[in-house]
Amino acid sequence: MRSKDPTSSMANSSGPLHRGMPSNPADPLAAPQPKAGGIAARAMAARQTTMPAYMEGLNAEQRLAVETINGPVLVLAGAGTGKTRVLTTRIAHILATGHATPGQILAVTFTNKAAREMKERIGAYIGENVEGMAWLGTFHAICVKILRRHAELVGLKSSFSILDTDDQVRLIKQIIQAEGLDEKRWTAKTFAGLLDSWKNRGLTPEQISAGEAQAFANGLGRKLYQTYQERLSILNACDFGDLLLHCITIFKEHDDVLKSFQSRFRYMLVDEYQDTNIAQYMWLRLLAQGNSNVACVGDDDQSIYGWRGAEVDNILRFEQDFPGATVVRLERNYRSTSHILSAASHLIAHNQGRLGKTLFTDQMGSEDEDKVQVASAWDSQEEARSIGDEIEALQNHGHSLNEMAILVRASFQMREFEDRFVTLGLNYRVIGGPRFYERMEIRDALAYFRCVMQPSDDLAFERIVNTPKRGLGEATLKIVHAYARERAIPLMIAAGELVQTNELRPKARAALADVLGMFENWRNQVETMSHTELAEIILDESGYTQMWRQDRSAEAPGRLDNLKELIRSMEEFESMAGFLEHISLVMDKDSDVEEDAVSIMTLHSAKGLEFDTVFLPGWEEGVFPNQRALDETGQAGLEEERRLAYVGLTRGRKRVKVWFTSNRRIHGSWQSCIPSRFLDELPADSVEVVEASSSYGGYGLNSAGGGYGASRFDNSDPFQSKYSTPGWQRARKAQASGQQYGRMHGGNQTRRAKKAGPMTIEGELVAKSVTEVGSDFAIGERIFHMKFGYGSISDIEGNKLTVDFEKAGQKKVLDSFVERA
DNA sequence: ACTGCATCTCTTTTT
DNA sequence: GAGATGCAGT
Repeated sequence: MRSKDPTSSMANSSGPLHRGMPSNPADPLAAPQPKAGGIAARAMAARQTTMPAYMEGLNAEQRLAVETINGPVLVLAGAGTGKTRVLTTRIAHILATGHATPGQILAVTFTNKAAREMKERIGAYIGENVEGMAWLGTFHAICVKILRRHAELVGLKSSFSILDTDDQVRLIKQIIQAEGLDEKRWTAKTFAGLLDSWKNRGLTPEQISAGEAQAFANGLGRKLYQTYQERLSILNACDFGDLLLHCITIFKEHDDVLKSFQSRFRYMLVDEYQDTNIAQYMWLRLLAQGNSNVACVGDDDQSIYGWRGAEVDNILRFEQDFPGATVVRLERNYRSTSHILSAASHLIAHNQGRLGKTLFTDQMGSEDEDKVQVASAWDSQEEARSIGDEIEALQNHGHSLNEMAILVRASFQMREFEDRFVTLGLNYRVIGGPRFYERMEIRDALAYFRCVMQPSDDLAFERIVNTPKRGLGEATLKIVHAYARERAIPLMIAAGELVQTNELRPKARAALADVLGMFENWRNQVETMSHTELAEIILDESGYTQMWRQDRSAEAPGRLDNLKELIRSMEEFESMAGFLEHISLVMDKDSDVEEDAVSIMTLHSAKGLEFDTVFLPGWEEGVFPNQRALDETGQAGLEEERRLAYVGLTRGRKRVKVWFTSNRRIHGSWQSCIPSRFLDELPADSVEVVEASSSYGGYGLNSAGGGYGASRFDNSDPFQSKYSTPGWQRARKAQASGQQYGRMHGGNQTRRAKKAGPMTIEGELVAKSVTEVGSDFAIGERIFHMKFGYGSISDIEGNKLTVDFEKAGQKKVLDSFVERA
C-alpha cells in the first residue's frame, strides 16, 4: 500500500511529468504508471508525433527509459541491448528539454574508459556543451572533486595526495612492523585486503564488527585500521576507499554540504549499477535523498565483481530502496545471433535470484547462422593450435583479426596462445595485464615528481632515496624515520635537519645532503620551466636514466622507452600538478596504434566489448568454473562464474566457439579434466558439437541425433541428444535413478562438490519449481516464445509451463523463456 | 649492500 | 614449473 503522507520525500520529489509513487486505484488523481515494457507504455511511446533527432531509432522500451526522467528509474539492460545509447540519449534528452544544465547532471561510471566513451557520445549529441558536464566521471574522480572542496572537514588539506595500492601496502607494512607483529603470519597484503573490504562496505574503524576486528592479528584489526588512518592523515593522503568514505562522512556530518550537492544534482545517472559496492550505494542514497531523480542502468546477469565488493543486492533491491521506481527492461538484443542468445539465456537461467530477463532478437534464426560450437582438444597446446588454425582460416576468408577474440578465465591460459601465435606469426594483442603506470620505472619516475611537488610525500621519498643506489641503506633510513616520527614531520624535512647534525655517518650524510640539494634545485625550477623539460632534467640529474642505461638486462631498453613515453604523455597536461592528479586516478593509458590483431583477454576485461568471432577456451571443471571460486564462495561463487560464462557468450556477434581440453597442466603438474558443467547447460538445439580436429576421441563427441526442438528442457527425451560428455551422462544417470538433485541444493552440498566431482545443476530447475512462488503466468494466457512462436498456456508447474504452440505443438518450456503476447 | 638459494604461491581488477 | 619474495651469507 502506498504511503499517503504528502511529506514523503519521494512523493514530493517528482517533477511535472509524473508522480513517482505507485498509485492507489481508488484515487482517480493518481494515474497508474505504465508498466515498463507493457502495452500502454509501448503505445505511449509509439504515439509520439514529432521526435527529436536523438530519439530516432530507439525502440519503445529504450524510449521509455529515456523519457521517464523524473523519479527513480532502473534500467535492466541485457547484454547488447543498447545500454550506453539509452544512457547518453537520456542525458541529451534532459538537456534538450531544459530540465537541467550540463553542470546539474551527475553521471557516474566505474572506469575511466566508460566515462570517456560516455563523454564522447554525449558530445556527438550536444557538441561543445559536454565540457560543461563537470560531474561526469568515475565514482572516484567525482569524490576527489568533492573532497578537494571540503577536505578540511575530514582533517585533510585540499592538496591531499592519493595513494595507490602499492603505496598502501608499503605503508601497512611499516605499521605492522612498528607494531612488532610477525610479518609472515600477518601480511600487509592480507590486511590491505581486509581494509579494502571494510571500506567497500562503508565501515569506519569504529564500525567494524568485533568479530572482524578480532580476525586479524589477535584482535589488533581495529587498532591497525585506526593507526593506518592516522598515518594517512599525517601524510595528508588518502587511499581509494577513503575517497568514497570521506565523502560519506562529510555528507552525514555536514547537512549543509549534503544539501548543496543534493540541490546541485538535479538528475543522477549510474552506469553498471550491478557493480556498485555498499559504500557507493550509501553515497548515492545520500545524494538521492534530495530529489529522487536517479536512474541506474545495469544488468544483474553481468555482475562479475562480487569478489571485489560489488553487491548484486544493490540492483536486486532497487525497487525497495527507491519506492515508486520505474523499472524498464531492455531485452531486445541488437548484437548476437539467435543461437548465441539462446545459448546464453539457457545458461543463465540456471542461476537463482535473478531479476529475470530474456534476450531476444529480431533476426530470427536464418539458416546460414552458425550455431554455438563446442569442441574438445587433448590438451591446452592442441587447443591453442586448433584455435590458431581457425583464426588463420577465417583471416584467409577475409575476416579481420580485430573482430576475433579469445576470452579466457584466468591469465595463465593466455601463454599457450601467445606461444602459438608467435610461431604462427599471427598478430595478437593482450588486453589487461600490467599497466603502463604500474611499471616499476614509471612509478619510480613519478615518485621523483611527487617529491618535487609535495615534499611531505613520505612514501614517494622512501621509494627513491636510494634509487639509483646512493649508499643510503636501511641503517640511515632508520635514523631519519625515527627522527621524523618523534617530531611528526615529513621525512624530507627530517632529513634536512639531520644533515645539519652529526648523527649520520659522513658518507650517508653527504649522500643525503646531495639528494636534498637536487630536490631543492628542481623545486626552484617548477615555476620557471615547462614541466616536461623539468621532468627530463629530474630523471637525468638524479641518475635515474643513467641507471637503466648501464643496466645490461633485457628489459632495460624497454624501460628507457617507457620513460620517454612518459615524458611525451605529459605534454598533454598543463602542469606537473595537473599531470600527477590525472594519473593518480587514471592508471591506464590509451593504447594508440591499432593494427589488425586478435585480442586475447580475460572474461572480466571483455565485459562491454563485442566481436564477430569469440573463442572461449578452457571450459573445464576447476578452470571454469574456477575451483577456488567454488571452494571459497560456494553457490554464490558458482553463480558468479556462470554470469561470467554468460558475459563470454554474449560478446560474440556471429560466431562463438567453446573449447575444453582433456588434460591441462595446473601448478606444474598434469591433471585430467572434466568438461565444464556449463557445457551441460547449453541448449542442444543452438549448439553444435564439432569433431575434435585431431586424434583424441576420449570424450567421443559423436554427432548423431539432436535437432530442432530437442532441448533438454523438453519433456520428450531430455538426454537423448548428441552429447555424451561425462557431465551429461551424470545428469542422465541421476535422472534415470530418480535422484532428486533439487534436494541436494538445499543444504551444504557445495562443499562436497569437490570430492564427488561436478554435480549437474540440472536439478536446480526442479528445485526452483517446487520452492518458488510459482510462475506469474496464468493458464489460458497467450504467450510468445522465441523458438516456438505463439501459443497458449495449458498447464503450469512451478516455473515450467506446458504450452500449446500454434506451430510447434505442445511443449514444456520454462517461464523465463516466454513473454506475454 | 648485494647475491644466491630456499620457500611459497598460483583467479578475476578498477580506482 | 615459474616467478616472486625473503633470508642468510659474503
